Amino acid sequence: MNKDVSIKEQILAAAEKRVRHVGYNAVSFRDLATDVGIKSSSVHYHFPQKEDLGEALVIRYTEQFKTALDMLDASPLDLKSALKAFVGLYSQALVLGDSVCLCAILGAEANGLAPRIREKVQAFFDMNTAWLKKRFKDAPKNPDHMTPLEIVSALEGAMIISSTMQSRAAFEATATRVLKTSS
Amino acid sequence: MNKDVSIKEQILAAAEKRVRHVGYNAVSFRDLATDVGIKSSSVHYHFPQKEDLGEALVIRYTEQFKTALDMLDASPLDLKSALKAFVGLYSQALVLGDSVCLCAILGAEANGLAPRIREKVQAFFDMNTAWLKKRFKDAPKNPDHMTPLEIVSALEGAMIISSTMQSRAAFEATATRVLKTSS
DNA sequence: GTCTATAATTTGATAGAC
DNA sequence: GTCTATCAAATTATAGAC
Repeated sequence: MNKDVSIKEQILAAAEKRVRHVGYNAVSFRDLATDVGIKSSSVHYHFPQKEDLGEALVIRYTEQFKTALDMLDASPLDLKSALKAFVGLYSQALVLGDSVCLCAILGAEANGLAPRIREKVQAFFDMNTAWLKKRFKDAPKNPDHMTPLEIVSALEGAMIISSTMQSRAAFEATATRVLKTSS
Repeated sequence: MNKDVSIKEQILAAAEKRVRHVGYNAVSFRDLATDVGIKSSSVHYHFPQKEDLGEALVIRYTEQFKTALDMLDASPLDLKSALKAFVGLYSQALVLGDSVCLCAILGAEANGLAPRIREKVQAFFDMNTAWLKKRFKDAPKNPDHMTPLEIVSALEGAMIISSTMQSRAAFEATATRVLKTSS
């Protein structure tokens, strides 16, 4: 039952936790080595450069998120329920004083990131908007409704404000607003 | 006419530019010293610790923003025009490939910042929501309208998404949405 | 106020033994 | 794959001359 986890996976998990807490530039290989219980040179064995780790991190995060979205598509949910579940994924990603969405913090740092990392962050946002677009396809058009890009944008912003203010108020208000899109 | 600018002010200007581009943790005293044309030890004369610089940076940014909002209050603008001008301030702060709002990027890094810096970032958001609240005071209540916190939150998020995607689409859509709050 | 010089630490990264 | 050992560079920060 308890599938043992590779060191590489442990490094990625530790890195995700730290980056979502303090950002990409505030995390070092030694931090991660300590977390996993190895030496920093061993981290370099798995990820030669920091860029390699950063890129792998976003790819993994996006894949995990995609898996969650695929699961939603597998159940016969109506638009409102699907949207509620979508917002729920973001809600889970926000833990006050601890973490925000990986791509919210990397998006903020985007101008200073290596192009290949930045591209993967863009791909995360593209995937999210594409999923929403597909979900809205058969829904009645309403010009007062938020677009997919607006929804993703609003949720990411709400996460950052809530994290900074140490209050979920901004996130909850935004979540409620997003759900109104389906009625 | 051309009031000469103190070295301290030049350091702050250089720091703001760099932090808004790549984030707080990616900026060093040597970067700023080079920008201004002095040595890093001279930067330390003006700001003993990096925290001192970070804090001063947010305070200055907030004051400048407050001055802009005070100017809006000085003119007899109706709600729609005032809101348009408010969104315009954010729009100016977003320069694709170059910069986002200082507090958007610091908000994302908030969990890793010194408490006194984080508090100042909170104060920036508080000031913005307070200004909107005051402006909405005499407007007809409408439960479908975005609240001040939602507006600030949505604009900051839109800035981050637009910066990452290198397209103003998210910001423009959000700006339009916010302006609908006044009609 | 700015400089030179330097300290103390951290960081990303590599070589080579096991 | 992991370790020890080490490196070169960068980073925050200080002491003291001018």
